[in-house]
Parts: sequence; structure tokens; C-alpha cells
Amino acid sequence: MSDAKSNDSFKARVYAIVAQIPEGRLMTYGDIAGYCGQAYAARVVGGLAHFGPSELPWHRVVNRFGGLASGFHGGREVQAQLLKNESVACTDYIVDDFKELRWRPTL
DNA sequence: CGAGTGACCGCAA
DNA sequence: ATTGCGGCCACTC
Repeated sequence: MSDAKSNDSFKARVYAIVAQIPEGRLMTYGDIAGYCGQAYAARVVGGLAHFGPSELPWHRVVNRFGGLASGFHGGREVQAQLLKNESVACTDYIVDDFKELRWRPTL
């Protein structure tokens, strides 16, 4: 909300955004980090995701190229399968309409 | 407690 | 247009 300054840890904000990503939608680490207030903390988003709760739709989070990242819970093939399961056209671990599916959080 | 690593991005030349 | 480099935060061991 209005404050949303630094009451919660950075990871809390990242998890909140990722958890709010709708189906068929994708987001990039830089975008999430940017919406968290630190566009330079893109690495943190990835790091948190590596240890983050598998309950969050990390499979909807991709890199700048719209491709699946590594270290996903289970494997990239699983992530690709999940995206396909969400009607997301992904080819060779790369989202086809990534630029079109790039979702923007509702502030 | 301290140090290192990490699924990255943006910019510059 | 392409390539190379640096930098920030949090988590884990």
C-alpha cells in the first residue's frame, strides 16, 4: 500500500508479487525487483526464489529473455510443463509470447 | 559471527 | 548492433 517502504523484508515483497501473478502471465526478475524498489536487486529475486516456497508460482517467473531459469523446484522441464499447463506457449524452455504475456502488477 | 554465493539486470564502449 | 563489466540484497553454510 501507501507506505510499503521497508517494514517487511525485501523477500516479503518479492513473494507477495510473485504470489499475485495470475495464470497465463509471466514476469521478469528485474521487473519484480523494480516494483520492489530495487531494480538492481534482480539477483536477490532469483536467490530468494531458489530458497523460496514452492507454493509460489515461480514457474511464472522468467529471466529477461523470457526463458526458463535454472534451479527450479524439480527441473526446467517441469517448469516448462507447468507453463504449458497454464496455456502458456513455451518452446525450448523459452516463452513464445513472453513479451505479450509480460504481466504488470496492479499498484 | 563471518564469508560466499546466487535462477540477474542495466549500461558503456 | 554486439560484447563485456559491474553492482545490489538476501539467504545459506
